[in-house]
Amino acid sequence: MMKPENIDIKDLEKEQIRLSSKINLKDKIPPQKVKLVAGVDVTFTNIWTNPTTSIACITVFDIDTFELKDIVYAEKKIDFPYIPTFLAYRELPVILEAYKKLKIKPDVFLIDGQGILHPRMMGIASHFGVVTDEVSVGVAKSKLVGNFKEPENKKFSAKPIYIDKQLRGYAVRTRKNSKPLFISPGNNISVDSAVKVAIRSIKGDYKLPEPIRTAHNSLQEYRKNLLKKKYKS
DNA sequence: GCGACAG
DNA sequence: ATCTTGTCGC
Repeated sequence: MMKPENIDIKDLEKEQIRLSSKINLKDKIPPQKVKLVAGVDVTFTNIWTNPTTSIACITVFDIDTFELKDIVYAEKKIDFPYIPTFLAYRELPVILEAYKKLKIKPDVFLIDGQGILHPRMMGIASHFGVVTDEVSVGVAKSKLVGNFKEPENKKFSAKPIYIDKQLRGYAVRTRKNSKPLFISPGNNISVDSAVKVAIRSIKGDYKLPEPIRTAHNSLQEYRKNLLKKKYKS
């Protein structure tokens, strides 16, 4: 997809660098005290067109009982294409709309994408965390930047990922025979705690943390019903 | 110049 | 990120 001429990448890079100075990599809450964990995911009615309609879902789980405590959705027309390292400019607007609808305040937000495992430390999880000042963690299904050694093929094997000699996150195999997840802090949390919280949010033998898994599944249903409704009218 | 590149 | 069925490895 061509990037429109009216998007000034240099300006967006400057904004990312400015926002990155606000990232806090210290724990705002001890990982053992975390109880309410949110999962954030986004989909689109049509990924091949611009503009398109973005849809966000945020779930909130009690991580001790894996009970769903809250679930909210939001829809928003978006006119920004997917450009690697600028994902937040496409997906954050609709996420913030869903965020406003939450009735309870989660301790941590797990977001589908990178945190500081990003060239300018501003993956979508960090961007969300800085803008809202919430505790956030990036949970990505594939790599954006950084090199890592392949974790052994057993549940919860992990390898550190360094960028510029700095520990930025971990490649974590959350399931045997599954590709690792790329976990990094978004904001207001340390690298180690980010991994601890994400792992503690995994139910049974699923690959993804339950809040994200449920948000993703719920979005599939929501989108299907939305397209059905649009087709009728 | 070439390849890599979250969702 | 969407669409889709069977199939393979625990």
